[in-house]
Amino acid sequence: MRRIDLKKANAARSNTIRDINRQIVLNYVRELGPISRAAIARETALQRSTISLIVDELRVVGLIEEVSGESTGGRPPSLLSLRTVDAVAIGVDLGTVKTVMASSDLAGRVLEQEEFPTDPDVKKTLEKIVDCSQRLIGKTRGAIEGIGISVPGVVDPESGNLYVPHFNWRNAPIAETLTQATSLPVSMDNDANAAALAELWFGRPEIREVRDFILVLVEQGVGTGIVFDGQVYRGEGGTAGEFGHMTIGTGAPVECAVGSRECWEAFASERSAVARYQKLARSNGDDVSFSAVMDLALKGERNARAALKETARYLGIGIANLIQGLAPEAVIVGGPIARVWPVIVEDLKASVDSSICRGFPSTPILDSTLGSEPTLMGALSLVLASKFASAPVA
Amino acid sequence: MRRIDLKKANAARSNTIRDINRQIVLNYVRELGPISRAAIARETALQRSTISLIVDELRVVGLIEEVSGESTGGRPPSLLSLRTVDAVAIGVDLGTVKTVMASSDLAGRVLEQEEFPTDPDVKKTLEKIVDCSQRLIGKTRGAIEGIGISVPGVVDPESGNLYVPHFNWRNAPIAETLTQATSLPVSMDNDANAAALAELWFGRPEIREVRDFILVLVEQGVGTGIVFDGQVYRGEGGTAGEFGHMTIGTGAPVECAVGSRECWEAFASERSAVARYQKLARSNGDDVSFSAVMDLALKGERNARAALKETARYLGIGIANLIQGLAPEAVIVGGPIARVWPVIVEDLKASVDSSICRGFPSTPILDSTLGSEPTLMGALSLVLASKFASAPVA
DNA sequence: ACTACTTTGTATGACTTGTGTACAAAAGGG
DNA sequence: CCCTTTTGTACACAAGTCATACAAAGTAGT
Repeated sequence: MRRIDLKKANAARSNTIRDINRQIVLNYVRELGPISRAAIARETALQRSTISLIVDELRVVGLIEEVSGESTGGRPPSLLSLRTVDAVAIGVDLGTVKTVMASSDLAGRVLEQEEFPTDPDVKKTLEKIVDCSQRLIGKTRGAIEGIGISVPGVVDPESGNLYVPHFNWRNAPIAETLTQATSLPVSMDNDANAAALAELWFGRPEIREVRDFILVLVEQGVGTGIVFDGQVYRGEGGTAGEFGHMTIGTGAPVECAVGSRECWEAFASERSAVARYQKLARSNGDDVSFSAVMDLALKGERNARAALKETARYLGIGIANLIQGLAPEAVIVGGPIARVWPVIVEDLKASVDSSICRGFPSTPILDSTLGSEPTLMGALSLVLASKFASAPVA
Repeated sequence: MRRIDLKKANAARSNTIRDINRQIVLNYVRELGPISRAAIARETALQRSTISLIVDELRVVGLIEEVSGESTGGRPPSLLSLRTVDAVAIGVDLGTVKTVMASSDLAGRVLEQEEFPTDPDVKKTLEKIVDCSQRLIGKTRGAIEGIGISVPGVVDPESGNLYVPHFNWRNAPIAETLTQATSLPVSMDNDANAAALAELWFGRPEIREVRDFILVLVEQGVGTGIVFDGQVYRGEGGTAGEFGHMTIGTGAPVECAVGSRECWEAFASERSAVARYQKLARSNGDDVSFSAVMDLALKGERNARAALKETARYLGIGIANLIQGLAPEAVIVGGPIARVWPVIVEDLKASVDSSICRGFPSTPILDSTLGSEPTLMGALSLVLASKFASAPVA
């Protein structure tokens, strides 16, 4: 029951049919590969001859390759899989503390990785990114086809407008400069959206089946990436997912990025957990990093555990609101906090259950399936997903 | 960047191309008609000959018809428009107080309308619906092709499971019975979702351009219909849009359907407004209807106006949360309350502005474009939209 | 009234793509 | 060594759009 957007709709031509089927075949290879032509034909109900023609096209452009397979009683199949000998993408995970960059192959496997502290001066950080990009391009075999950047701020995908509250960067020409320096296409998005994209395309199989989910990214702030119908929802001006500014109470331990003590992120971000720990441990003087608090908690230190558990409780209140309103098939919690998942999971789930108004179907709440750095994978996904995404039709 | 759903994906055949283009042409006629074949060819960049072939198909199945047009300097065009001489759909707006039923043509124009009080006993209400359906089928010219039902509760579009909290109806076989009695396909959905569908397909032109919006339906409770990418989002089990149970404060004037005094709908529903009025007017004894409160307010009665304005303030708090999290292009407020829109609009907008955390783009907040009964139009839309919706591809 | 021009709608062969059938290739099993 | 099974390819046919030509039906100028 989707309404056709007449302004953007493209009528189907003879080659549209091949465009559609090429993407379908490519995705079968990506998700079920190594797989034979005959198996794809059975799954898609296309003829084997048709699959052969499409496979030839995909091999010519270097997206897939053949390996030999074992016979199952007849002629042995030649199995198809993604061609992963070359690097094709560079990802830039621009964080508030450090910036991580990596190159990856088509399947999203990281080949080379570097990192450096993020400089509050945009120009200096941008210089480092350009340098590192060129190093990565030189170091890796294969032609890089694009650069993806994940940033902790708001990005308008249409206009390219950018706002990073933590450094107060506004409309810095990051993408433009990088494009000029490398002559590669650059795409940039909010870190939570990018992480959601990564979970959608490269997450654990149990998540990849899910087409409607919410990723809650806990870092300096709290961001959400909303996936609806297998698509990241960006909203007007790319500002969707700012549920971090949802009011959920009063008297938070820290202020949110805008100075409120009522927002969800003022209750549930890394900064709030650190503040809780400092209050409990009375270590008000010295700066403690969130990473250090997690280390302490994993060693069993009581105050650190209590601070994390309390933070989890507030995470749960916000998650409950999202579950009630959006009924996702799953909620994923990502970011560094995923490292202490066993410490917080019980309190978090209990908080969600008690905050939900009535017997809503219980929604699975999982830790990120991409380790503690889903945003780097997100940056890479910005490039990789575009090669596999379905062509927009009608 | 949509991820292909391999389980549901259908590979494209030769006729897929025609299927796509047929829907595009039909929607041009629907939205821009009366329009000539040549004009559609210019818009779609398809050849005039191709459009002619498609138009022939659409005329044979009775979806469009020809009228003569004026020359603009050359051969006069034969204009195409939707065929609206026949009734094609029946809509059932099952409300907590009354049930309104109507038949409509392809363009959504109501032809015949009836209404009766809703009986708390499902069976009796169902009998009335069956009777009325048969009357409407007999009364109207043309073959009815389906029946749409809008209900104030949760409907799972997959399993058909139903729950109407106001009458405590659970899994009543409404759709099945009606299908058997009329041998017509029956589709049912939540009232807010149906109303959102109606705004999407049959709303004012300024809303029809919008592909991401939220409809807030204020009635006995508060429901939301969420439209993403020109599609109503239903969520897992059809339970999305229950933002009415979002916690926004404490000490609401009434309890929500589940007994909480913290939910949005306990602050912003019709019942809450009536309770506020009764408290202000100290008329605790007699039952006052929301309709009566609105009448008083329109006459200028002070307590009624104050009760509605206070309700609008809480409506605004919830709407602000939705705007921050989902960044819709517009928010539409629908339901009977649209009748007093001039009374409440200022307080509502002021409340939204003050609740929003920072300089988010200001989102238009509009009253329903479908009068005071958007849910009847929603029920009809359940049938009509399926005829115009784009065929799911890839 | 006649001609030139414009615009609309239709007819026809060429091109792309998937289908269905036939066939070759390459293994296992008795 | 022959039969069966499975895989991959080749070729005539059907469906659909494109490009072009052409017919139809007006307006505008002389």
